[in-house]
Amino acid sequence: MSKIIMHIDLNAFFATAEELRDPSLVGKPLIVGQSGRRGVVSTASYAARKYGIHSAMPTYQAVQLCPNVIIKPVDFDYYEMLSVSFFAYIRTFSRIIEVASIDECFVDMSEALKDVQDPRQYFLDLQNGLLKQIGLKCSIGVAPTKFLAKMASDMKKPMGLTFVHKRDIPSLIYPLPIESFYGIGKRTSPALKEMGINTIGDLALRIKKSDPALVSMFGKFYNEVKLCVEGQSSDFVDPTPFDPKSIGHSETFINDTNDFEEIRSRIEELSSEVASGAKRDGKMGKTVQLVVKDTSFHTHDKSVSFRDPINEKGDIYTKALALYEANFMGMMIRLVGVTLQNLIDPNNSDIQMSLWNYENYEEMDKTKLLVNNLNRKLKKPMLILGSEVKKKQK
DNA sequence: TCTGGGGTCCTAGGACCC
DNA sequence: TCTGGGGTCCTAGGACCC
Repeated sequence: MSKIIMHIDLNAFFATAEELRDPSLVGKPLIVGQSGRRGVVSTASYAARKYGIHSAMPTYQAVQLCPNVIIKPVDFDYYEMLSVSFFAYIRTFSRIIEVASIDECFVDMSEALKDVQDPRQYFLDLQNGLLKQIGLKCSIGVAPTKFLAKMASDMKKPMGLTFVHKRDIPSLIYPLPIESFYGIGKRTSPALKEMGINTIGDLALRIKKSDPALVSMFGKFYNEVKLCVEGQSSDFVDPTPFDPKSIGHSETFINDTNDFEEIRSRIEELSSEVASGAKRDGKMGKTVQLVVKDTSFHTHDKSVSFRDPINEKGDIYTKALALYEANFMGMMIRLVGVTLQNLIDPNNSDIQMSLWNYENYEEMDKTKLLVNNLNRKLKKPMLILGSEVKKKQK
C-alpha cells in the first residue's frame, strides 16, 4: 500500500509576508532583497515577475527591468515567525511533518486521508484555510514519494494542487527539463546535455540501459536518481527536529578590499554573530572555518579544529583572525565569512521546552504570536514538533 | 554597477592508529 | 629490500538548494 505524501511550498513567501504587514503593497511589483550596489533579489512578487524579475537576480537589474519596483530588506526573523504559524497550521492535518526549509515541508497524509471521500476537495480546503487563517498562498503536490510530491508542487503556481500517481510518471515527469531534477544544477545539467540527456525521460532511458558513464558521473547519487525516475524513491517523512550542523555568517564588502583593518573588524563582527547564534541554539563547536571569496568569485576556506569546544565571541574571533592572517593577508577579496562547525550540545538535555507548545493551533492567539517576540527561532518549535511526533508514533 | 547569505552533503588525499 | 588493509579524523574544494 503506497503512502500519500504531500509537499507544500509557500508561493513568493518573503514577498507575500511583506504584503501581509503592509497591504498597500499587494499587487505591486515588489522584491525582497538587499538594495545595495551588490544586492540580489531574494524573492520577487508575482507582479514583479511579470517584468522578468526573479530570485538571485542582481537588484540593479531588477530596477532596470522595472524602475518603480518596491524594494524591501530581508527580515528573516519576521518570516520565521510566520513560518512557525504555517507549520503549526499544517500540523493540524498531520503531525508527521518534515520541514525542508523555511517555506516548505513534506507531510505524510496517509493516515489523515483514510476516510476522506474527496481528496481533491480536502486539499483545496487545506489550501484555502491557510490563505484565510494566515494569509499565505501555497502550492501543493500529492504523490506516493517525496520526490514526486516535490515535482508535483512545482508544476502549478500560485495556489496549485497537483496529484502525481506512479502511472503518471511518463506523461508528467519525463517531459520535464533535466535541470528541474532536484540535485541536478547548473554544473551537472550541461554535462548531461552534452551526453544528449535533455529531459528527465532521457535520463530514465539511459538509466534503464545502465549507462556506465552515468554511474561514474553520479557516484553515490546514481542509485537515488534511479529510484526517483522509477517512482520507487523514499516515502519516509522524517520528523526529526532540526539540528544545525554548522552556524555561520558571511558578508560581502561594498567594494573589494585587502585593507587589514576593514577585514579584521568585519571578522570580529561576524564572530560575534556566530557566537550569539551558537548560544541561542545551545551549541558549541570544535572547528572554526574562515571563508573568503576572491575577486574572480572563487571561494577559499581554511579551518582549524581543536579539542575543547567553544562558543565565545573572543575565542571564535581569535581562531578566525589567525586563519585569515596565515592564509589571505593582502589578497583582494569581496566577501569574508566565519563558521562554527563540528557542533555539539554542551548539556544536551537543556533545551527549549518553554515557549512552544502547539497542541492546539486553534487555541493559539495569532496576534500574541506576532507580538510576543516568538520570532526568535524556527528551529526551536521544530524541536518540539519533532519530539511530540516521535512520541505519537511509539 | 555582475553575481547575497544561510546552509547540507560528497569527494578525495593525507595523517594516524591497529 | 619496493612496500597490507581497515577505519577514522582532518582539511580543502565544490555542487547544490532555498
